[in-house]
Amino acid sequence: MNLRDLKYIIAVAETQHFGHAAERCFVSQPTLSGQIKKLEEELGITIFERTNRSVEITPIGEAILIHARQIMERTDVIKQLALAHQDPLAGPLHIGIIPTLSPYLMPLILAPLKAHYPQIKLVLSEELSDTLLKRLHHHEIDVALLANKEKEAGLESHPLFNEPFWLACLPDHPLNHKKNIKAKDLDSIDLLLLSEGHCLAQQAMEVCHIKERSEQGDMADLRAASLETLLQLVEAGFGCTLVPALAARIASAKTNIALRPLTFPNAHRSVSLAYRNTFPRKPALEALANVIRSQLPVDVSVISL
Amino acid sequence: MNLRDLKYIIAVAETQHFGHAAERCFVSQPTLSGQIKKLEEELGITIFERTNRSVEITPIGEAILIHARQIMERTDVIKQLALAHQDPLAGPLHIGIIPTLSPYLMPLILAPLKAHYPQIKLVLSEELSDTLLKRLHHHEIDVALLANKEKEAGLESHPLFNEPFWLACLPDHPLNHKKNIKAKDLDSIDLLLLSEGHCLAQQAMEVCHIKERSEQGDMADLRAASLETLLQLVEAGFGCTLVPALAARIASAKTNIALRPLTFPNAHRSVSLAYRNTFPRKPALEALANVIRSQLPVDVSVISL
DNA sequence: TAAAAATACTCCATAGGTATTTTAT
DNA sequence: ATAAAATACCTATGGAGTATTTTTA
Repeated sequence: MNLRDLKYIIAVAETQHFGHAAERCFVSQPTLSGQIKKLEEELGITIFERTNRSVEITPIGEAILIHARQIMERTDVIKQLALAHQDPLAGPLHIGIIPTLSPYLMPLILAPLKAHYPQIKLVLSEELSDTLLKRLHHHEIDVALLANKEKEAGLESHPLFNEPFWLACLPDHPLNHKKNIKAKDLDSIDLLLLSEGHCLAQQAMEVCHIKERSEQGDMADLRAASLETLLQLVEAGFGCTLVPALAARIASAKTNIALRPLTFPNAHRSVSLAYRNTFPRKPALEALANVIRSQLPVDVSVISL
Repeated sequence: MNLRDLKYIIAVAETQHFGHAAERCFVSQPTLSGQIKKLEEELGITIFERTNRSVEITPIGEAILIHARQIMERTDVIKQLALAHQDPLAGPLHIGIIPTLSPYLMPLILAPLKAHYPQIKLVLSEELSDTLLKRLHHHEIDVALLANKEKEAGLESHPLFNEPFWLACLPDHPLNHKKNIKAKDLDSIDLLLLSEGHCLAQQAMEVCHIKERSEQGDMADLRAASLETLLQLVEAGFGCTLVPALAARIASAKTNIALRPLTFPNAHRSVSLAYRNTFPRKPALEALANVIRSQLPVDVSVISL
């Protein structure tokens, strides 16, 4: 049996004429006759009772026809589904994004993305880098927005921009009065960190040349679960911290703490899109990347490829 | 697209492994890979996202898979239907039978038919010969039990038996006292007939050498709609009539009229099975014919082929 | 006699095979 | 290094064609 055969019997049933059915199927009459005969032999039944003046479907043929029609309808559904998904922007794009980026980047890009690609549907997840990478591998998300991630087996990544760090401290902190904050100034300051798992914690330690915070004892247990909490701790006088530029833009307006840009080399993290190298809808990622690049504020440097 | 292709994608989706899927489908891995690739190209989408360590179905692939499974289920249904109907006795046999035969023949054969072929289902129609022939041509019935029918275009017929006629008259009728009723004795008797359309009416006229009853006037309008009515008319003294043997057997026990067998040549009608020569379930007709022949009483002569 | 299905045959597209390569872990 | 999918290339089945025959109304 065969989809072609089913198309043939439907055509014969509807035209009651092998020649006309063959025409409708764009094949010759002997071809169609031969296939139907073969199908009847394969099934061991007679589907059409025919003379050279009449073609009539048998009761068992009628029963089969019902299913044949259903089958052909479903093949059409498959073709329609496929057609609708030939556009890589069709179907929801599952995006994972780290918590230190999501609340500050997503508001910038959602509206322009909608404007440029009205048909795109997003499903967002906000999770730690490791979780996002696992979910990428498990096909639970299609793309992850991560910071400072090395290339990983099975994944490709696409650099988006460098996001400078800003120092967040109390307004009366000595560093707030320095004209130019240098790399050395940050060595062994009282740095407050996000909790384990946030890549920003590791990145801040690296910029401040701190090796293993947990081994130092006392402060090791004071870790904030979010950037918002971290800034509250700074405001309460527990120490300083580093804040990525996109978050700093928002925080500067909402808090009473001083925020100073760090301009020396390596005082930034690089944000990239990561995705499985087998992911079939790369044009959708390209679209996403372009919108992100176009919406960045001036103090965040786009990485050109 | 192709039923084979759908089988392949179902196998890959279930095994998550091209090699195992190929094995399950009894083809080589390159064959299966090639077909799936072709299908993906034809549909313009990616069904499986694959590395050499993992195979994962895409969301659109998942959507297609649902329909593919439904399609494969329906092809199984078609095969099952066909298998169940490979027995020619499967499915109802639609039998048409003339009214002068039905009430007397059917009781003889129904039980034995059920005994020999328990699976057979019958659908009976009792109608005049012309109607039965039309319904045969229209595929509304599969076989007709008729009397004295010539071969007709598109139909085959299968002689079953010769059914002698009996003379039905009042007990005091002169012919009831004759030892041997001869052909000539029936010339111009007061013959009562069934209504127009009953083949028995024509047959009786022929046996009695009556050409065109309707031209004779007076008696022409007195026609009975059934054999039962006809016998009532005889009993009421309106005339004689000819009764076929199977009916005579029953009538002789139920009425007060004399019934005398006619033994001279041509004093019988021949009953046959008629069916479209394209009818595909001839073995079922053979079975029916055999049961009928085996159940006939001794005074009805089976026609051997 | 004419119309239609069946048959006979030839051809070629493609599903399928084996051997090998590529790729990613 | 290994496992698995992809590629290359060959083979052969079977679907499609044309020409013709058979059938039957």
